Amino acid sequence: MSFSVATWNINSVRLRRPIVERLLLEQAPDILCLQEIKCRDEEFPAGAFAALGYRHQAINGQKAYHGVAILSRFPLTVTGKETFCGIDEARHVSALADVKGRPVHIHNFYVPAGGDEPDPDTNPKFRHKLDFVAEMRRIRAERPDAPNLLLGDLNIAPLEHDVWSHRQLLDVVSHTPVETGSFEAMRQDAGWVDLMRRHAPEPAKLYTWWSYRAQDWQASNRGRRLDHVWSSPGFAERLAGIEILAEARGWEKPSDHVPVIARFDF
DNA sequence: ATGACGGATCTAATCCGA
Repeated sequence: MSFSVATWNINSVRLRRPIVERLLLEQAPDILCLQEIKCRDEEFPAGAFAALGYRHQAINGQKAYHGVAILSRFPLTVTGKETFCGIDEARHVSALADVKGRPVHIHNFYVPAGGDEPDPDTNPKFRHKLDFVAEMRRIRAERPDAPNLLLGDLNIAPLEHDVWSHRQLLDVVSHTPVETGSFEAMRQDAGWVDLMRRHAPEPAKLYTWWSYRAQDWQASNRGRRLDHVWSSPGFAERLAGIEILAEARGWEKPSDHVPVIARFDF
């Protein structure tokens, strides 16, 4: 049996509902994790996605900022809407999916961006980001009842070949050594496997985000891998393929992030 | 190379993203 799951920072789900529908129609992932929906729960276009077969939805929204949601063809039981650093922002939702009788547990995350200045003593947003990542260590990969997945916009490009220029981005928030070191240590301590790199090891360049500010994102190709798909070690063995849908960066009224789609055989 | 962009909001100028 095959099963697919995708993640996409949509940068306003109401504005970009048409391209979410396009992804669902063209790629038909079984489950789609969205970040930055930027709306309250009751403003989420639930009916439009249900009409395409995604009747099961776990939404953790808030007004204007952040917000995450899981769309699923299979039944979902919400298992958590957790807060981190004692700050009440909608940056996490988790659910247990019933995939034809087989349970799969999913964490959907939107990690804080961290502001401009990579100094936790002068920039509270950067301090928040570092604290948030450290606290993610409590989300463990191993789970007694189901294979576990962690997906989302984690806002850190951890490896040298996750950015267009390692040297030029060492002082840029998302790729500073304090972030990348803490991020990889957290991932390994909690037991997660980086599925994108399992499928395409370095030195392959992998990007999931291209700035809106480039005149031609494709020509300059100054991307970063900010979006991630992690699994528990046992489930990593079931990975059949993983794709970065870079073409979506060129769709009408695009997000600055593109979808990542993982497929499993189990 | 921190921007030349693009969201949301008390629709006007401000905050935010990365």
